[in-house]
Amino acid sequence: MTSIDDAKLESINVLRRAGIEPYPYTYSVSHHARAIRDGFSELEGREVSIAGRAMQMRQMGGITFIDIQDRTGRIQGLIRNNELDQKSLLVLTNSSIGDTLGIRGVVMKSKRGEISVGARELTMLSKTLRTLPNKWQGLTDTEARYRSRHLDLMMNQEVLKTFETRAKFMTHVRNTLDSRGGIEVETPILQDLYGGANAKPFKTTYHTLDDKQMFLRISDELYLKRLIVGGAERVYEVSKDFRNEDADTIHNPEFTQIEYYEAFSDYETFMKMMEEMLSSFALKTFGSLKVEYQGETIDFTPPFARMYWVEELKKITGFDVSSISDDDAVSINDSEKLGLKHPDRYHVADSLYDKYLKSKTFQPTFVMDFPTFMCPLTKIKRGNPKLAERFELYVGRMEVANSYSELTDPVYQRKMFENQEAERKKGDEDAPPFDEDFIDAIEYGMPPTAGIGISIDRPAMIFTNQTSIKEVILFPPMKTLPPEETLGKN
RNA sequence: GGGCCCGUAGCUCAGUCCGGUAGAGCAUCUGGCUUUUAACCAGGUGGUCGUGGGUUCGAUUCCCACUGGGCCCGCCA
Repeated sequence: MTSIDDAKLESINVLRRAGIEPYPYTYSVSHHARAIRDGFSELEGREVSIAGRAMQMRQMGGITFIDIQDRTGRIQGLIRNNELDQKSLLVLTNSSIGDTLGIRGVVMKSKRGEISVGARELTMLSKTLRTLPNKWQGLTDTEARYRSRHLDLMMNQEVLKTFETRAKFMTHVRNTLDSRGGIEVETPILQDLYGGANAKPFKTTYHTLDDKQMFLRISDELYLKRLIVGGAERVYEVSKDFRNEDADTIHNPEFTQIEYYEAFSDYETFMKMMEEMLSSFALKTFGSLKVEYQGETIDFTPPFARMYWVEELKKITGFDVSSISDDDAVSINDSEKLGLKHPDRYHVADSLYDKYLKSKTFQPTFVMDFPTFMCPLTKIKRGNPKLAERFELYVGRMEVANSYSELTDPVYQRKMFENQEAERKKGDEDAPPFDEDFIDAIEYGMPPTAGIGISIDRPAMIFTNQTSIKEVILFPPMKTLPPEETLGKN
């Protein structure tokens, strides 16, 4: 039943009896695999030490070939028994695929031309007790990969690359904001009141404050704006947000976005910023402004398209969603067969966009200007009071950023919160509660400000050519397995 | 919430249609082999067939329920 191998346990005993610790403290690594491959001409004949996991072994009697994998790739160790000391020989006879080994030796080529490290010394760095997945199919079962990410990483090295690219994107966004003078801050994840978005929160309690009801944040917007009121001028936060909703290929209940607020700017500023940020990342990472995604090409060459979606929708459907009432919404829900549970104007407008326009946003597209009733935190559009100055940036038909000219009028803001509160009482569970503290803050006066939330997960999908958000989240949430089946763990 | 597909050895899979209590490769163990790279050759170990129930003389196989996963649709930013 157990997949722990008795023979491997016995190897540990054999090594310890000979005074060799199978779980030592350190090892001095001089080169990674890729460095030896890339620098072979200079390194040939020189002594190096490498360390990594033994992924394959080919034993031929007096000679053994071991493929050592470190985070840069694999390199072959070439081990001749008659060139090893006693300790190394004992390590060799007690090693198996999956062990972490250190090899000190000379850079050389084998007779077949494979760049190798000709071993002088072999060191056990960590004896595995488990059996690795087989060497040619590897680990492919999606569930097993997500539940055992350690195995996934060792068997599928491109997974590490995916997360490296994700990290590079995050760094790139940070660099962009730092270069604009943004201060990186941290605001509460555990909040008394949630807001800044429409979503169901996770509820929790804080024991030492009389079991106070608290919420995991759905957004950090209202906190960052308090900092703008305070005079910070430019602030951003890498924000893990939590929304108590179903997961699918582009939604995860916890997700990462970077929110940035910039005083004295409006949403036009951020359209330029996003064009520059995404195009420079594509260029830096792929050497091109054109990125392959799922067999199609996304062109990040600025300027990005602008879709004035309310107008577009009017052309297609005849409805001006910026002027409809909730009663209109009910009849549109029927005539357009939207099938909404709560067919108010907010959800109907949103749903019409999804139905008719979302498919046209494969190339980077700013979806411009939303009806005011969809934007409780946004200034009205200059020249059209039915609209708000807000854009959502779509790439690959996914929303990757959401930005607006922030509402700074405290009296109007209070009215918008009151409207939301009314929606809430009508049964819209996603409408956030009234936040008197926030109103109090902006009553002191908030400068003109542009705000933006930049998704990390979805751009990571695009830049790593993935179709599921779970592929860019190291440990996606999974249901708990019944006690008996723990996927290879018993 | 609806539809489709899937769960058999550590991993990747066959077997299920047409019921007779399981098979391959890799890994692992034993032996052989001093330039292999999916090394090779010979032999061995390893499975309450996702869980529970039903039908049956007999169920991995048929039926029902449950459970976990994937994809699509719906809902949700």
